[in-house]
Amino acid sequence: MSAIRPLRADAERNRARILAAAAEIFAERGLDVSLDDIAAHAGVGVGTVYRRFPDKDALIEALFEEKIDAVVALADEALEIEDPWEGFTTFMRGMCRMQAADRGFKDALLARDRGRERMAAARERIAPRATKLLARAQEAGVIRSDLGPFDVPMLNLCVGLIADRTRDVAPDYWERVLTIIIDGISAQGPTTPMPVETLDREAFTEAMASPRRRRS
Amino acid sequence: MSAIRPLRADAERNRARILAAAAEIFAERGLDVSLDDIAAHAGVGVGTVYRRFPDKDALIEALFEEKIDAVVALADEALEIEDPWEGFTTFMRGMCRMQAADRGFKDALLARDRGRERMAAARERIAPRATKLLARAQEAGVIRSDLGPFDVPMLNLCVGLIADRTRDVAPDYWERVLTIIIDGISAQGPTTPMPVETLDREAFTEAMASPRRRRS
DNA sequence: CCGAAGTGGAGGTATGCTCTCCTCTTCGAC
DNA sequence: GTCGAAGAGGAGAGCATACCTCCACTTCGG
Repeated sequence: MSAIRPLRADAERNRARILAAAAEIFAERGLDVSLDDIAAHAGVGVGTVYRRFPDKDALIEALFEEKIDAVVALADEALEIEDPWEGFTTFMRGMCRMQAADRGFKDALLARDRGRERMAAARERIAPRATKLLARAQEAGVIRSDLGPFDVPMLNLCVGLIADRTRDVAPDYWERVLTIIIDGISAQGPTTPMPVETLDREAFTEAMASPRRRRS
Repeated sequence: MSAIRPLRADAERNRARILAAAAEIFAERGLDVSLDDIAAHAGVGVGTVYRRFPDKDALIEALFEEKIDAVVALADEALEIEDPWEGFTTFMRGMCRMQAADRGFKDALLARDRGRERMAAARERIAPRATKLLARAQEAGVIRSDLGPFDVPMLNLCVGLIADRTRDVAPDYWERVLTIIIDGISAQGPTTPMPVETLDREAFTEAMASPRRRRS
């Protein structure tokens, strides 16, 4: 069944409106908004949304695949910058900017459940590039050598949180926090020795997934 | 009415068990746990909890007043340390440690609604001391001068988030992030100029309160 | 020994979500 | 134009998850 028979013109138009509304609302308010909200914003009924996308996750998937591509592209661009410090900070800054601009994107990277697969796929593409950016900068001696690859996304998380909290009142404020963090990972000044070990892969994965509600 | 007639022995015992259970569960899982959970953990029925505390907020209040006292005490101790750098970092580290050890405490500082009053009262006691700690360190030239008083709790927030996410898999991991942040606010090495202004009081207050769910 | 204090936990009430169902509307091929 | 199929809408079913109440029963202690 179902060769990809083209949609009727009105259906195609509505599909586009749904995607546009979803992109806007997800970006502004994260993935926790209801589909009713999105449908209302798109000017269609919920039924129409569910006719086009089997469930909420499919809608998210349709929107965020290309976001991941953008991250990969960002990493590749950063790798082409010759100066290792510039390369790394460009990547870091770009990641933070994306998360600050799109709260839904940030949520998608952290979600549990089906988001976990999405996340795993994304990480598989991003991690090698990020690791290379970090290693290059560390070999050049511009980033503290005790920083682990899994520390980087944790620092990203920090900036993302601040961006969420200040988005409405000071949309660029996150850049201050990022500035402090970047100065903190630089090897230019003196660095305080790390008091504890970094995360291993398993601990990191667990930490990135949203905390599961514990029963009892 | 109601001179504080002493409770019956069993009632007093249950009250203590409720407080103990609440302290433990709030610390571990934050304020979002249900009173049913706490009652079960205390080995009593929910009805018993509500007989002793008019509502959930009263229970929280009973537990966290003394926590605020502890923060104030921490700040006062830090102010007695002669070295301004030691003083400030002791305070900062202590705050982070408290938040890492007690998720409920962290939530209580951020909650909206009635928590807002609690927060306001807490901040009124803490802010002057924290500001003094920061100013002293900045005058001594050991902390970057472009750091504002409202930046400090934002950085605390970062560490609190990381502590939440890694509590189960690496309970001390937050110390790495704090180390980076402390190095980032130090004036020992070169500092990148801040790209944007800090928050004003109003923006800060709004940012600290949990984001309100927007309607429509 | 018995009245008052205390207890437990099922369930009332509220909220807010995802997704279904079915009637009515609109498109567009012929 | 016609008409069958595709699409649209949105009330509401179903589910989950809280807070808090109510009242028949139990326990304390004077």
